[in-house]
Amino acid sequence: MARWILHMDMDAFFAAVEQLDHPMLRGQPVVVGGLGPRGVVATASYEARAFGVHSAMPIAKARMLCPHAAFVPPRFARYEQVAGQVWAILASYSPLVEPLSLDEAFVDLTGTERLHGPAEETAHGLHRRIRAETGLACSVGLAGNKLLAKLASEAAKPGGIHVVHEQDVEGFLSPLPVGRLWGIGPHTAKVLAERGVHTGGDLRDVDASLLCSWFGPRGGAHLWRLARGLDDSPVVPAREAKSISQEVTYPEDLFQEEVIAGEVRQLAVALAARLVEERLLATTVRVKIRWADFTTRTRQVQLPEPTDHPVLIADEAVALLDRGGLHAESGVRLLGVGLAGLVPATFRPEHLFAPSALTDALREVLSRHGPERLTLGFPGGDRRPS
DNA sequence: TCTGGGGTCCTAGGACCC
DNA sequence: TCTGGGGTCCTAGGACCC
Repeated sequence: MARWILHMDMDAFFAAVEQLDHPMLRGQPVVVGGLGPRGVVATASYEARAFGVHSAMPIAKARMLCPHAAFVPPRFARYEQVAGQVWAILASYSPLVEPLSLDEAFVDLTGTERLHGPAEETAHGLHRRIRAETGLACSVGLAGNKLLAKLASEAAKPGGIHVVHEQDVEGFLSPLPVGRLWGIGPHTAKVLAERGVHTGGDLRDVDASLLCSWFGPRGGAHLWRLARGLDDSPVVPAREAKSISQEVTYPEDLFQEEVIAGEVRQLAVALAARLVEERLLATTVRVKIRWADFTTRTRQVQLPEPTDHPVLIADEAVALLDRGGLHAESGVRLLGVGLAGLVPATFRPEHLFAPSALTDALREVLSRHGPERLTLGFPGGDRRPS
């Protein structure tokens, strides 16, 4: 059966929420991002984009391009609250809603016609309701699969609705630069450009066998389908997280090994707290280090048993730093800790730390004070990034 | 103007086992 | 005597997304 998939993308979401909450900012260039010396732009309002400011740009450059913009730090708790309103609206049209991030989601409208009318009318109604109930603009794409719906919402920006019918697919994809296709990033776009492939139409003209010789059997097959707008992946609500991580870029490079170890412990404990909060255990511990010259290394280890024990996790993370020569050969600009192999805490191996007193204490502290207040007594562990 | 933080998925190579 | 090939698990790195 033919499907109708809708993709909803909030326009300049973080910046739009700031303009909603602070009327003074409406109609003005707004840049949301980390304000430190190494911050980057998370979202720029359309007024700021007119000056060339865009996501992932260093804040320092944004300040040069648009010095009179309002530069504001992100308020994620507030954005989550607004996103919750939006999800509720989407959920009223279909049980199959798949959030991709805080500000965009797929909705499977297949088979909802009897309840809500034709998909195209539903798209208009949903678009209107989001505007009316949140005060924020969104863009909506509607097509026969996720890939095309996503590209359609891109084409609808800002604030519009774009429908791609089956007979229009080729005409829709042909003129698009390949880098705009979902899944083709800067690297793949460059490789394609070197071979004379610049647009969706160019890509469609390349033989499957040639694509496979360039990108391997899987990569080639994926690009071949991409060029034809083929995608049968389902809309999957509420995926379980497979890993969690926390990393910090420091305003100034770190040099002292005790300080570095202390920071890694701090990150590890914060993650252990998240495990406890979400009642999960982890079996893999990872550390990440990035030196001043931006070279980046990761090390990981499997634990013999899944755990949420903060001291155990912190010890493993620090041990990983020591292994494989991850020492401060020059300044360290970023440290990260990650946990994977997540399983529900109900799988806790009984013979190990039988629901430990520490975990109970941690849960107690978290429920009373939240994770911000959590610091264990490690040497140097009370230093927090400023 | 040096380049965030949170994720997912894929690949390649080595260890290990049969 | 020193050689095969498949399967699986693990690690490190990288592409990509928002």
